Formats: sequence, structure tokens, C-alpha cells
Amino acid sequence: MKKDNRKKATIYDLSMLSGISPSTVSAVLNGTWRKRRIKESTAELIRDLAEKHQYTTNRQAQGLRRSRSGLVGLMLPVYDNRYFSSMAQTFEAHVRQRGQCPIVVSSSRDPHEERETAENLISYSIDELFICGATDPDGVHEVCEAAGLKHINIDLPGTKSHSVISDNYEGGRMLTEAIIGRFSTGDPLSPDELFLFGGRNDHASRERIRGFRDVKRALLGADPEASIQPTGYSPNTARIAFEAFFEKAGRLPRALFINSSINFEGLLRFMSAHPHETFADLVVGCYDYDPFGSFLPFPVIMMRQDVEGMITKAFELIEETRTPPKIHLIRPDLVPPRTALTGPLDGLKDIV
Amino acid sequence: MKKDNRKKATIYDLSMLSGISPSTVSAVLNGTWRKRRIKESTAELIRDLAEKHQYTTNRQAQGLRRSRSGLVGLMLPVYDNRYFSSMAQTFEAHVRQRGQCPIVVSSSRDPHEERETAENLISYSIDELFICGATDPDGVHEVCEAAGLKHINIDLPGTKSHSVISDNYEGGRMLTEAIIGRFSTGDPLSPDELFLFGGRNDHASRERIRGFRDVKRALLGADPEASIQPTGYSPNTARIAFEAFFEKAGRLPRALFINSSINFEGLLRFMSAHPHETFADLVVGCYDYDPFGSFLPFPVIMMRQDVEGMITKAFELIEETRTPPKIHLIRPDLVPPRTALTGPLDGLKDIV
DNA sequence: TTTTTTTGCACAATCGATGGTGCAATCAAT
DNA sequence: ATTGATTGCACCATCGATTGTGCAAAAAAA
Repeated sequence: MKKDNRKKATIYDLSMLSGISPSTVSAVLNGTWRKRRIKESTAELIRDLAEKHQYTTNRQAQGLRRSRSGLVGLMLPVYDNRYFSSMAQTFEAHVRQRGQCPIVVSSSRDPHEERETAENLISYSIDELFICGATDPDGVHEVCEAAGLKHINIDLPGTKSHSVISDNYEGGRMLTEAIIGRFSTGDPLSPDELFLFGGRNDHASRERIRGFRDVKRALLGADPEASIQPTGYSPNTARIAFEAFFEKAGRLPRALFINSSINFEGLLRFMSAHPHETFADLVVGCYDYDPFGSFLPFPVIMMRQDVEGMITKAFELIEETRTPPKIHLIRPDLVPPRTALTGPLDGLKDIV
Repeated sequence: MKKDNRKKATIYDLSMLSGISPSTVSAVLNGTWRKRRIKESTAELIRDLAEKHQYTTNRQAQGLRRSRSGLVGLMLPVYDNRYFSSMAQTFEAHVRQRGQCPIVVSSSRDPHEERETAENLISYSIDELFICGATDPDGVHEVCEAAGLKHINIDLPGTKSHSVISDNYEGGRMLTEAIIGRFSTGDPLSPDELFLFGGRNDHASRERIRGFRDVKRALLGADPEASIQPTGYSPNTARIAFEAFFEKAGRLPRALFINSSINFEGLLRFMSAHPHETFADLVVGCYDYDPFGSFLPFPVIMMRQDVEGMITKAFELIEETRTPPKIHLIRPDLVPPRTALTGPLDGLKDIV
């Protein structure tokens, strides 16, 4: 059945076998054959032959010729948390639906690696690049621009191309309000009992902090400078910050605004070193949603960023290259404690 | 500074500009120039020119010529849980360290999509394929074999190529023992109070179930057939199973062996519909580790599969194509409740 | 000085698919 | 029967990089 195993059949093989020219074979197999006035019967013949020999087009060659590869890139800071992994999952679904091939890579929040990654993807002639959570979106923009590659920022905005991001200010407000709302009027929260941990000096953090402060001042009347503790996006630096606070104050604040689920993992590390009682009256608000995080032994309010909405909008906006760069805000959703939301996985078939 | 923006420089451009032949330019830029006896000064000249014009090699062309692309593929069932996302994260680190480009795609546990995905990746001339958690690894093997592509199974084994998987039997045993161990001799667990939920009829589930039953019989003296409830790998089918059980029995079992963190999400969904008290005396053992899952309000014992170990072994074994297919077992680790382990993210720099 | 060896590079074919162009053969119109 | 239009396909250059081969010029050996 199989002729020469090992090596894939090419249009030249099919050409030899059928006595039809390679260009005609190509036209039949890539769908442009009607335009080229190829006979139906000829097309039929070639299609059968292709099927029989399990022909698949060599995309490297195709990409070289067409100078587009069918690859669509997503650059992520990291994979390993539910926000970014659902980003990858959602992105992939969209790309595949368009008949293209998703290629997801991470760049570790390192501006230099971000540029290198972009260069690297470009060398594969990807057709579009979605830049998610980049530390230096404008740097990546330069690289894309120089290569004439369509691109768009997600999660963290740039100034030189369109961006689709969460409405972090509103999200910060909503989350802060919700945290404060957990405390009864009989036992109200004082301004120095609500702290924000995590994040760094990026657009998202700044906006969330702005929302946090505005609401805090409005509802609690004050907002001591010390109540903001940016720790970067790493579990460990967050853990250290919690430990330091605990060391100094003898306890955790009653209420915490945690700037990302990654930082929340820092709290977990802290928790593992301290008894349950330490968290008896704790209320946590966390930016980012994690289903397991929502069910911890203390109330955890989470902000679910609308990943589906962001990706959808990004696919629209990436086509629009003429208008000046704008930032498109997508509203995140407040998730009350003990809530298990459905996610991108729910779209899949259940096979038992 | 920039000459002709928009289009990337090629070796032909550099050739024109320098008056040196394309082949020499190519040799210099791909490192084979010593072998070709190119003068050091010529090489220098070309390298400078390349730098100045931001030359990067067109990998499509290179791949076409060399018939290898520098792409290494990882096929995942899904992204969106901590097991698979850490798999992606770890895989990516390994591939990049080898100077290649990772390309991660998911295939939704659908045998047909698995094959199509493999075909698709092959059409991009990927150099190797890591097949993770495939429903039909042997089907994918066929496709790879026909294309002469090196490949290896991870997480779920095939019979036709090497496989690196968790020691699911031992893992199942360890987890079951640990669950039973949580119950004091004063209030021992009876055989009909320990149930296994989740998974399906795949190698991993079968082995875990085998371990579960062996330990259960040994320690509890019996193992009613009904205590195994495979639900497939979806949160929702698991939720339904928990609801059904609760409906019938009026309560949950005191002890649960949950076959994957995905199924654990089904328990979360169940939890959100029931008050805290329902889970007051629950003990859960979950195959897969999720840091947040480890801190739920009841004791959760988790099995952390050694992703780093599996990937490392897989990279070794994928080279070994002569020996008959073997299954390599990697021992997973038992994670006690309230434990926050470090993960692949901890390797990254902390930038604040 | 002549012959041999080495150095340094250019030439051209090739990887597989694409698409502009050209040209017979068939068919229709005059 | 002649001209003109249409059909059906083959030819060939091209995308950018790689690599086997060939051949002058320079250096070394005779």
C-alpha cells in the first residue's frame, strides 16, 4: 500500500505518478484550480492520488512562497497559572477556528527575552502576534513593526499599537468595595487593616492601586501610604512580604487585596508555615480568578478577567492598523467566595 | 539608520551590499564558515553588515532546505489546569535551553483531533513531538512514523513508542494509604465510606484504580464495586456524579479519592451548591497537585506528578529509537494538606 | 622558475509550493 | 473555411538558505 515510506509525498511525486504538471497539482490541492480552469475530472484524479499517498502540503515551502505561514503567535509571560493558561486555551480555540495554527510561547516577563522571542517567531513568518502581559510592549512593537507584522497588546497596554486590557481601575474599585463590604457596620474595617500586596510598577498594578486607594479613601476615610506593598509577580517575594509584615505587626491585616493569583501563592506559602488561627478572621480579595482559590477556608473574593472577551476583541482590533493606537477596556467580573465558574474546558466534549 | 523598512534583509541583500556571494554570506551566518575556509576578515565584515541590517535568517527557507525546522512540538490534552500548564512551562524551558523553539498545542482528548494536530505539526516540519496525555497514542504514532518523526508519549503510554508516565499504581496506593491514614483507629473508615471519583478507561486511571483497590482491600478488608465512579475528565460530569451520590446517600462519602484536579473542580461546583457543613468531616485525596487545592477547608492530600522528571526523561528517551518500546515510570510525590510547593515559575527572575 | 598544495570564495542545484504567462487544442461565430 | 474566443494545462521564475563542486590566486615545495 505505502510506496516509499519515511518521506512525505510532494506535488512532484504526484505529478510524476499522474503525468500532470506540478503547477496543476498544486492548484488542485490548494483550491485555486477553478480559477486556473482545471478540468473537474483532472482535479478529481489528483485529489484521489493525493489521498492515496497521504499527501499533505509542506508548509515551510508554502510559507516561503507565500510569505505567510498560517501560524499565529501568542506571547505569554508564563503558562503556569489559571489566568494565563485559560488565555492560552481560549486563544488556541479562536486560532484553530480560523483554520490557522496557534503557537504559544512564554517570555518570562523579561524585556530582552520578549524581543528575542518576537524575533524568533518572526523568523518563522508568523502571520500575527498577540503580545500578552509584556513588560515592554513598545519594545516588541518595534520588532514587529520592522518586520511588517500585525500585532496587538493584551493585558498590559503599549503606546504604539492597539491594546486590549482589563478595566483595572474599575476592577480595583469593585474588588476593594467588595472586601470592605464583607465587614459589618458593627465591626468596621479601619484604614490600617486593609493592605494591598503584590504587583509591580506596571499599568495594571497602577490602575488597580488607583482604584483601591480611591475606594479606600471614600469608604474608610483614609489611606496610609504603607498599605501598598508591591512585591513583583512572584510567589516568593510575596511570601517574604507577608512574613515581614507578620513579624512586625504580630498578625496579618484583617483584609488583603492581592494583586494577582501568583502573589496569592505567596500567601499560601505563608499559610503553610502558620496555624489555621492566623487566618480565622481574614478576608482576601484577589485579582485573577482561580477556582480552587475561591474555596479557601476564609472568604476569598476574586476578579475574573474576561479572557474570552479580551481575545475576541483582540482578534477584531488586530486587523485595524490604520487608526491611532487605542486602549480598549474589558470589564472584569467580581466573583463571590465559594464560586466555581465554568471555563474554556467546558466547551470540550465529555468522553468517558 | 534603517534602510528599507518593512521587509527583512536576506542573504542576497547582504550579498549585494558587500559584493560577497550569497553562499559565503550564508556560511558565515550559519557558522559553517570555518569549514568552508572563509577568511576571518570576510566573516567579520559580513557579521557587521548583518548586525547593522538586523538580519535574521528566514527559518522557513532554512527549514525547507534542511528539512528540519528547529520546532519541537508538545501536544497537550488541554492547557487549563496546573498539571498541564506546568508541563508546558517545563517543556518550554527545556526546548529553549536546547536553542530550539517550542510549539505547544492542545488536542482536547479527541483521537481524531490528535491525529490531525500531529499531521498539522508535521507539515511544519517539526523535529520532534512530545505526545502528552493522548487518548490514542498509537494512532498518533502511526502518523509520526509515516513521516519519520521522532516522538514519545508522556503521561499516557502507547504500545508502539517509548512512554514516560507517572507510576500511577504506586501513586494510587500511596494516596489511598494516606487517605485512610487520616482516620484514627478510634473512628476507623469503613470500606463503603471511601470512594473514587473521576478518570476514565485509560491506562492512568486503571492503574490508579488498581492501586486504590489493592490498598483498600488490604487495609479496610473490602472493596465494593460501587465505590469506583469514573466520570471522564470533565468538571461537569464529576459534579453530576457527586450530586447523584449526594441525592441518593444523603451525604458525601467521608473519604474521596479524586482522579484528577479537573474532576476536583467538579467537587468545587458541588460545594458551591451546598453549605460548609456538608464537608465538615471530609477527607480528599486528589491525583494531581494544585497549590490552591491543597488549602481547602478540609484535608486535601495531593499527588504531585514529577513533571520535571518526566520531561527530562522524555528528552533522553526520544533519542533512543532502536530499542523496543518501553514504559518508563516516574514516581510521583505525596503532598500533605496545606502545602505550597515551588514550581517552574520559581526559576524566573524576580523583577519588581 | 615550475609544480604542487592550500586558501578563499563563487556557481549552481536544490528543498516544495505558487502564480504569471504562454500556447496548443477545441469550440463558436462569421 | 477563416477568425476569434475559450478551455485546459504546461513552463518557468521565485521565495531564502544550504551545500557539493569547481576554479582562480596565493603560498609552499621542488
